[in-house]
Amino acid sequence: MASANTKSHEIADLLRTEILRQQYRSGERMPSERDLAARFDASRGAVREALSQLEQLGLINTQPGGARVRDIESASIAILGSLMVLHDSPDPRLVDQFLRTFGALAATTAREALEKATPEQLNQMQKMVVSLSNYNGDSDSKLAQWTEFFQYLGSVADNLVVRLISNDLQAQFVEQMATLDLKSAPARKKQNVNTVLGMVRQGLSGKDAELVFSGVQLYFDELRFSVVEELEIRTDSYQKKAS
Amino acid sequence: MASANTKSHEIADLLRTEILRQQYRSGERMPSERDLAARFDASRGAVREALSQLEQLGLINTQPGGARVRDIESASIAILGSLMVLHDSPDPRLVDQFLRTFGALAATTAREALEKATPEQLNQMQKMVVSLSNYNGDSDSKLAQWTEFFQYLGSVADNLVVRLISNDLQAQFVEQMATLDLKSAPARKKQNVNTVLGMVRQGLSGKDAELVFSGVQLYFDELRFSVVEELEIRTDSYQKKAS
DNA sequence: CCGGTATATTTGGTCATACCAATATGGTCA
DNA sequence: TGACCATATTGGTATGACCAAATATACCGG
Repeated sequence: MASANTKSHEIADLLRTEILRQQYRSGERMPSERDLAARFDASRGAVREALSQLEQLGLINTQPGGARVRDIESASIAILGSLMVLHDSPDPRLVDQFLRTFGALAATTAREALEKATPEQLNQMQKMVVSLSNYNGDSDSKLAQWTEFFQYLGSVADNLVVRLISNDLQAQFVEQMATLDLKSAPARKKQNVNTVLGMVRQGLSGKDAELVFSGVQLYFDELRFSVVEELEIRTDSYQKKAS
Repeated sequence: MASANTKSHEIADLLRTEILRQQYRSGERMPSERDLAARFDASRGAVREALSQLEQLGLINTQPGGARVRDIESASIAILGSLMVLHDSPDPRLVDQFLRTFGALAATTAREALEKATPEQLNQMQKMVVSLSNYNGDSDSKLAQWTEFFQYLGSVADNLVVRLISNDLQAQFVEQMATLDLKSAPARKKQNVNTVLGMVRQGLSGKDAELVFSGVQLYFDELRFSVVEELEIRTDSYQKKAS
């Protein structure tokens, strides 16, 4: 999944996965660069480039005497994508946390966007929401449509901080969700989604920033409930298979 | 400011600053590794390690033929700290965006924390807020106290995503704010801060998550207004000096 | 037997040189 | 003018070497 056209990236990917899977205890020393080079049949230079990436991710500390694995809590947000794809089915708890967080960001972004939007941008936003309401295709392209909508909100809000965070969060999450092939939300949830869309639409036409804020917030709550529920069922069935 | 004990980190810091200051246009080719090695009087290996860090930050793309500078919009959130310290006085617009974003995160974190908190944790949170209300020391240690409070909220909420984001946002921002030596908020604002604190305190004692959510949100709004106002005054006076 | 010190070893940080494959460049030809 | 090809440049990797910092080990004295 991750980028791996060069050997150093390959090594970095492997080591990153191993660290995130906690195959090295926190604080423990990593194998020496020379050992790693031998293991991967690579030069020390390639290994060092890989390690320098891991250090940038906050996963390890390097100093003469040996590189040490850091606590995952002190890592960079850039590892979140990798955390999602660690196992076949992502950790429901992690997805829950992600959607809470991303929902909060999307909601404030929507509010900021509405405050700053020009009439033309407002019109565009309304068109996108209407399109979302009428759409009846597969859930994949619907997800893509939502993504497009939020990206547009981000560009209107013109908030660099939000966009930088989104870079690290959104791409890999959406990608991972797509591979899951989640059934579209059950019928009883569809009602809720339509309600939420109505709130957003109404907020847009009335330039009511708080209404849009709440609408987006609620949308993510709905999404979170259904996705996490589905994931928990899968995790359970996996556990059954294993036992 | 940034880490620079080794030569490769020094090079990375310099190049990162140059890129963020837009001394290379986006899409343009970076100098070749051999040229950079000559410029920094370093080996190509050291330069390559530096470049591999910049690539991890999303600042450049490397491929045979030449490394190219990427659009800052596609960078990682990890560059935010560096962006803050690019100039003597940080960009008010950036600080505004940061505080909007961090405020949203802190507010949801507070809500989540309140929902999950054990009675002991709730008690601890109340004690911290009371301490904040009574405190009358310098603004530096007050900022530290707030930071401590939000970190505690993060640990109670037990949301890894939020904590990872905070790692990349909070440390460098707080550090930068401390160097600014901002006067404590004007008297007319103090009233507002006390109101906000009252909301949070009341929300904590009544286990009213929404009240705490709004309180934290408002606190960051107040902080944002006063800090950005102060920063804009500074920026203006700088411009006057320059003219 | 234990604790501290001096020595030997390991390890990261850096450098120099070399080769290959992918890309970019410049010129040629249609 | 535009498509094509030879050449120079550039990143990716490997090997071998040296230094300084940190670690591990042996040694010694209590």
